[in-house]
Amino acid sequence: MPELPEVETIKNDLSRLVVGKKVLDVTTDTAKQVVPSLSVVKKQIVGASIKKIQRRAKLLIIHLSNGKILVFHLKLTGRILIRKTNIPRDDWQHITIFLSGNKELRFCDLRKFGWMKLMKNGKEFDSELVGFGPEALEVKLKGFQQILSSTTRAIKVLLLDQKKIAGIGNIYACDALNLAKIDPTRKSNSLNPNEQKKLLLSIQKVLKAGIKYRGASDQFYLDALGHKGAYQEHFLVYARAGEKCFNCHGKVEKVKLAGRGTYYCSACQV
DNA sequence: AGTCGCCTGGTA
DNA sequence: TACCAGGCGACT
Repeated sequence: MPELPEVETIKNDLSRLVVGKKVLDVTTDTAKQVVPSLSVVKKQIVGASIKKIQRRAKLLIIHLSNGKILVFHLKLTGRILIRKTNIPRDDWQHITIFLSGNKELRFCDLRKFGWMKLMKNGKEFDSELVGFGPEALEVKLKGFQQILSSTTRAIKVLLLDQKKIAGIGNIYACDALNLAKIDPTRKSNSLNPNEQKKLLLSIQKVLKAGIKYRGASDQFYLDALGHKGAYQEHFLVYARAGEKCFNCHGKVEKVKLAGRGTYYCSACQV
């Protein structure tokens, strides 16, 4: 569920809420979501304090004072909530990290696809991140053009490939392609320089809008305090099948592309 | 490139 | 009842 803007919002929230807090205990009721295991994680992080929060791609990363690093992937339905200990359990709460100051970091996940991994040291951490492409908000035009011309895959499929470019998910891929007026099924290497540039600008524009509105909560996403984001009120095409395209007078259509729901306007996206 | 699996829920 | 869901890795 959470893509770059949602994880970025949580990262910013956590930086405010839990940096400096000490880890007191860790529990889970879904052992498989904790890697390598609850007992190892507990042994390695209890007593350490939270030093810094980071995001890379769609990963949320917590650096601890003893050099250990916790990496979270929220997949489709993960949430990270910071609650006072006296607040009743949250829905689908599966991992709890008890913190000093009577706070808890709660990892909640309806579909249980998400995970939390402990990295013993910087080396292990680096190897976890090595496969990702450049950050979508940081990649330069030249690098982006190289990524595009490296393949004949459909452009939308490429944008979702974290190994090529990191942070974009289905919502922002659909909206960016609409803003750039590019057909999602176009071959990546068929874009001309003008289209390449327009696409990169559009990607960065919709991601920044996502961050500005604190993420898209049309389905499941909540920020670290349990509040909804508002980007769903600003979707360009995502989840708007049958409605009017904002670029032109066309109608937003929904098709399947590489198994994923894809929203676009066939009138102006060419 | 396409399909399946991991899981659970909401909606047609 | 069937299908859909913002991710992603393994498999063919």
